[in-house]
Amino acid sequence: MQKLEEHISEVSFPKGHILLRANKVESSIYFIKKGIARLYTQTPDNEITFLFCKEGDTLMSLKSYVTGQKGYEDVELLEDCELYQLKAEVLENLYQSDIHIANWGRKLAELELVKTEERFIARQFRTASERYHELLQLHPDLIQRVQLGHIASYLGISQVSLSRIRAEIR
Amino acid sequence: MQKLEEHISEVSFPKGHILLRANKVESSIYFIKKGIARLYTQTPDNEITFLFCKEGDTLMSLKSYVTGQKGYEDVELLEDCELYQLKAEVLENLYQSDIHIANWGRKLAELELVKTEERFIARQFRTASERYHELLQLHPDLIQRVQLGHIASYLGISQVSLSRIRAEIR
DNA sequence: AAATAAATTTTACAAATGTTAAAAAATACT
DNA sequence: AGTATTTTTTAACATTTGTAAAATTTATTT
Repeated sequence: MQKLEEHISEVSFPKGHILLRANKVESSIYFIKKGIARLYTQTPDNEITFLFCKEGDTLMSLKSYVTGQKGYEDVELLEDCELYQLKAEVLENLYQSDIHIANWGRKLAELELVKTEERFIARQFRTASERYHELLQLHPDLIQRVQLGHIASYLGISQVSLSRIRAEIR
Repeated sequence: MQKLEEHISEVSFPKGHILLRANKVESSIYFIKKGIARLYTQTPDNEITFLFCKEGDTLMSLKSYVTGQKGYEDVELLEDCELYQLKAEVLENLYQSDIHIANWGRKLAELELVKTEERFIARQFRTASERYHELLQLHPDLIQRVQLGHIASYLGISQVSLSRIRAEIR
């Protein structure tokens, strides 16, 4: 960890800033100290928000980081953000020279993988309503901090559907 | 690779064999030499197939492998299978002692992660029909080798819906 | 080959979700 | 405070997908 910290710098960006761009090879990964961001892909007729990252999360263009190819997502900061920045190139060198860091990076990827697979499965056998209520349980702050259009996209439903779901209870 | 091979053994199981069990800590990971398997989770009213693994793929209970906790999936072999087996415990030791293997394991997880995320996003902005035709393009053999009930589950739709989609073209 | 079982398709209807447009509410700006 | 802008909700209708049951096809067994 100490060895990693030597190569990490701290950066800040205002709300609305586009941190990462689709179709670009991104050269850094970030750890969020403060703030929240959304990752989304552009499609012909709209945009799909597929992930939110907040305090404690790792933020990167996954495909870019893993394959060195162009990523498919834009990243927009939804609040003023304070981030820890680590250059991908530096990290790659550390992986090759330090076995502890290599295993840290492995664990990082593995844990993300479990999270993503679990979310994928949940999508397959929960109704939209169940997914909304689960999100409400696990990340109640998200619904406060992020506008509902993005939440709806994240849940894979239209904003109208989300409104209906929210109206059910009251 | 050579160092890995020393610890790998070859095993065979017949069609229908349940290779991995949900709610069990699984002690091995497998690489498929020949055959095909489906990973699925049991739910109160049915089962959800969320992944197929075939020749060249890595097969494991992901959560078990990563966290050492109970997994959530059963794995059924859909054909007679020949597998390479590697004990998780042995692998873990190799990770700690050999930086090349640690980075190989990291790459393994990272590439799976990109695949899973891309599939997750595709699920979010493609219609069921598009997903079926994409599967047909990318893995035409799957539709031949796996019964359609499982394919439907994998695509996240009912078997009736899948039948409708297949009927459209003809 | 006939009988049985399993898998797939079809049908009819119900429920969920999407689309478009408008209204209402909340937020930001001057 | 008042106006403009953005976000959220509501309404009406169209489309998609699901469920259950029957019909058909395919595979398996005797």
